[in-house]
Amino acid sequence: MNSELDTKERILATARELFHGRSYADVGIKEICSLAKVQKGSFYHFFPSKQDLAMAVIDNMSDDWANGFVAEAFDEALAPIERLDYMVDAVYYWQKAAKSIEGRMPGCLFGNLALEVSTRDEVLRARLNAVFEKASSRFNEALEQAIEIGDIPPLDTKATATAMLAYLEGVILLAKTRNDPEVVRNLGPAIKSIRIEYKHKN
Amino acid sequence: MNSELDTKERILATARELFHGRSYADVGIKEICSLAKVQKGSFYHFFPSKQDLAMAVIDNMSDDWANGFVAEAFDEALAPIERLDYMVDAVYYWQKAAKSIEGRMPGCLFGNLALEVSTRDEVLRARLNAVFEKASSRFNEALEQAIEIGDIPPLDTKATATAMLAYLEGVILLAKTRNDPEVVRNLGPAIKSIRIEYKHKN
DNA sequence: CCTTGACTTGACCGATCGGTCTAATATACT
DNA sequence: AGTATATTAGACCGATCGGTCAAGTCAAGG
Repeated sequence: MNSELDTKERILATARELFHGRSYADVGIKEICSLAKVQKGSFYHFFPSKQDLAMAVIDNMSDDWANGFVAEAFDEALAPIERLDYMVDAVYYWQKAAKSIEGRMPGCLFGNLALEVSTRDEVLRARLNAVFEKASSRFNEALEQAIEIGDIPPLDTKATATAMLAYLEGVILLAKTRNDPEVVRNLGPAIKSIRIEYKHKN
Repeated sequence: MNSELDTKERILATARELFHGRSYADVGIKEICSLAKVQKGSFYHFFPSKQDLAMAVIDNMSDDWANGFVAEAFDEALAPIERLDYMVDAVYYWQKAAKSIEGRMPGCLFGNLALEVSTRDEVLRARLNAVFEKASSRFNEALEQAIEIGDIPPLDTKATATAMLAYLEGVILLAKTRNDPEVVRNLGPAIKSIRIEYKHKN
């Protein structure tokens, strides 16, 4: 009864962990199954293909993310600008914790997957793009509010929000490549310095 | 005689193209060989392993890059700040051209590889990290000069340089995920707004 | 002319890939 | 109880993976 959920969710959790810690291509169905203690047949009962699994993993992580520390970071109780710092902090502590467990900085699951699969798999690419757009909109809200209360001068909130997300992803990329979460802490706060003005003409 | 160079270089060029356009894991030796019109045995005569090939591809691309438009962008003849815009422009036109040929935005080979392999392959990770550090130092020089001539107020050039590189990589990541080079053009110029001040205390 | 060593050829290797299939089993409804 | 359905088990599939290897081709040097 709930064994269905158990099995499916065990597959999902295992796949998420492995995809995040290594990569999509590098993790096989077999490995996922054996770690999740599930047989191949059961796997393909719940997920028609590896691509479907990836999709589910993206959605699952995206939900957890949105309801987890992103919800905390972008809590309306916090001053808009503080939310940016909170977000950076959250990324830092998360990556640091992950590294201390696994030995390596896993980076951002979405960023990792995006660069790995988006030239090959339109469906996954579109999904990942949607995740980024959703994330960007959180930054956008914060920026709009910051302007409203006069914390920062007006600017192109949409573009700046996307730029901030890009910066965060870039910082994580570099940190992962250096395998050093401190990069996030050192560079992260500069996210607040990014500004894109409204275009006058055009 | 020069057939050796021919063969090796043909392998290198083909591998570079395929790795860039797709991914490391997704491209097999067999495919590289058949596109490069080389036999498996010849391949392994020149490259002991796929990892060695990846290494060579990274070095090769890094050289071309450093001597190509990066050299142009960071030309001392240009005003330091203009170099940043030049760099962004170069990335934009490159990605746009690549997309119009292949249909998809390949992104940055180094960024792609970094996220794909750096949790799995220490050697490649270190090499990619070195490439990033070299790139970062070009930004650093430009910033130092910009400060020297009074174009911008003093700041932590090392940190800011790394942050700018991170931003550029992040912008490319997002653009690739959206499969739209225009993202580079829209967000890219904001690289100039990034600032990291010197730490007063520790 | 003969040897040497770089280079090429392509068959071959075991392992693993994503995915299929049939049969068994557990569960739920009538 | 009987039947339908959901789930599991695990053998099996062809294809492909990175890599090996023995046999040869070929040009340069003695």
